[in-house]
Amino acid sequence: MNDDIFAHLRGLIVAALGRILPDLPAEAFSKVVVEPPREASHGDMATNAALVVGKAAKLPPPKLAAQLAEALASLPEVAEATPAGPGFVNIRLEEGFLRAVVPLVLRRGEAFGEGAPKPGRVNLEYVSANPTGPMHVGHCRGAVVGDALAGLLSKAGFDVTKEYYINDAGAQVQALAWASFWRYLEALPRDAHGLWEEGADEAARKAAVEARYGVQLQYGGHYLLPVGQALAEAHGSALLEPSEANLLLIRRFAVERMMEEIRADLAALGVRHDVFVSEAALIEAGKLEEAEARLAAQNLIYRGVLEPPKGKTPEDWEPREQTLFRATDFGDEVDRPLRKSDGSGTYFANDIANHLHKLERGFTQLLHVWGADHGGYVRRMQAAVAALSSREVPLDVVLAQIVHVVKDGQPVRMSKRAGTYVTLADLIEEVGKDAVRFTMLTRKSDAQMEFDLDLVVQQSRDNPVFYVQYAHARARSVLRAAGDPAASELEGADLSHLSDPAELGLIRRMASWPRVVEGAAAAREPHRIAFFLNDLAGDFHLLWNKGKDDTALRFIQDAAPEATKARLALVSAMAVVIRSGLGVMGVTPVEEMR
RNA sequence: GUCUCCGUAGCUCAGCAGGAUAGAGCACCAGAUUCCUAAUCUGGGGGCCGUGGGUUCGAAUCCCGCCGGGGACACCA
Repeated sequence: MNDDIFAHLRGLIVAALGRILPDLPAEAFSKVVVEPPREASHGDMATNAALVVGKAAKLPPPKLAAQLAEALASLPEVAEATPAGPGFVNIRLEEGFLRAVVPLVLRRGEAFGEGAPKPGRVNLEYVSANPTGPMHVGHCRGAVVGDALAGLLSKAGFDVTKEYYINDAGAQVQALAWASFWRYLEALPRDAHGLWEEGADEAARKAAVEARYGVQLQYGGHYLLPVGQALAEAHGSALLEPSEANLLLIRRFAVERMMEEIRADLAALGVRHDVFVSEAALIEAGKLEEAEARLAAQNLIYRGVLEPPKGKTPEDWEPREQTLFRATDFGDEVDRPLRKSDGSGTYFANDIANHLHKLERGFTQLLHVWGADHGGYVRRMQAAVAALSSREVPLDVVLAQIVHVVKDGQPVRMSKRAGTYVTLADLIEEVGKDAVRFTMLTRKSDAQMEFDLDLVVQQSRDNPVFYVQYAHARARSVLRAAGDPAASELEGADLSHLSDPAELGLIRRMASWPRVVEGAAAAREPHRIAFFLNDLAGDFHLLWNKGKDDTALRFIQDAAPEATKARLALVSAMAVVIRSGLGVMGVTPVEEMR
């Protein structure tokens, strides 16, 4: 049997309907849904089968529902099936069938909930922070959402490659090179260049470099100081002349160091990508020209002048002839420039090369996690991928809204200048990787969220991180007290001892884990996992609390070894499902609190 | 002006590819509890699901208009 008892029942229902209506084609049943009814008193499951099939069968749904209910009632899995409302069938499962979820979970372990392998290969790109400095909290949500989404898709049976695109070409890394050059000069003895007076402060040194070389130093961060030091140690004064070759060397060196830092930040967050793709390497390999040629071959490129943007026109706007891509053929609002008026490639063109590179590696589904400020970029990228793949490979983008960090009820401003620049490393150090990851997933990713530094470390019901971890720790504490019985030993327990509504409720919740995985993966909404775990923890805490009042409901009953064994099986299975869910989220379960 | 996301309880948010009487936590009210199975528990009040239409057996959910809010809008990355 499949892990998912809802899918199992759906199969039985479709089969039963097929016997009642032998002439109906299979696709008539495609909209049949089996789900837990909102109202618990309606039973364990409900199906809309009679409603959605009624029209094709030319039968009034209530009548069909009655027939279906009768057929289902004779199944061994089903205790009771009753037609209801406009054509639903409510199903109450045999308790034995429901309870069988417990040994199933124990047998499958944390693999419980895994979906059947899905065809195709998914490429999921996320983070892709520019290699111009350490990661800050703004990058954090995308990193967590992307990583959890990757975990979720894998769990659901997809073959997922986690990719990081390094923006190591273009103006920003050139600015990084200049800033590194400045820090390099500072690391040398002053008389090596004589650009500033002895004792000149940082602003003066910066101004001297800007004046001497006619550049603007955009990156002033102190994180470049060690880069300058290392350059001075490795090359002495050999790089004093900022020639093209020297700047290239410095750029590569700085990018490498920044990527090391970013990888360290990601590792601290528990994020590991499978592949790092370099923009500069793609350009060197000629991917840009290749992509352009592909588009040109389809007559999708032309020289043209774009209209001024609607609304407020920029003051310096002037018509310019550029190389344009016919994005409008693929649903975009305007055609998009591939080359600037000076003939150099746009970022968009490079990104097309990036996507061509993905397609060439055989991915059949492309996914991105982007910040919401990139929302306007989605259409054109989808247009490009559609053009390059003959509309066969879909590109989907999950947008992550901004996170406001709050402490003591006050927003924590992100300002490099004011020195309140919150790096990802700072955040992780303050509250821990697991709290960061879990909390980032307690909101839908396209909704703005507040990250309350005080709340995430609070040990109370209000803090879902704590609440879920606490449930696991409690379960583990019970199992330890019982001598940590092996799963194989618990599988044989006589589960008929589990009859309290709270116990059965917990089993029902666990039973829904596979369909939560399936649904969340299909919707690309990893936050659903966090909500599920919160609910599961709630069910477990409820049972625990009943045991506080009524000692007969406690898990360990010295006088009743069989009942104890059954309950330990339940507790153990619950802990397995929590671990399974936390595993998807990349959060480490705790054995005990503190 | 165009595109896009959003509008659900006093607050913060869920609502699972259209389903039955719309949920949770906080806050509020009422009880219980000081027990290491610790870091509370049980119950209760509270909603024109922004608004007006449409689609259909059925809409918080899908479509259109309006109102209100966030974000993005030539050659930046």
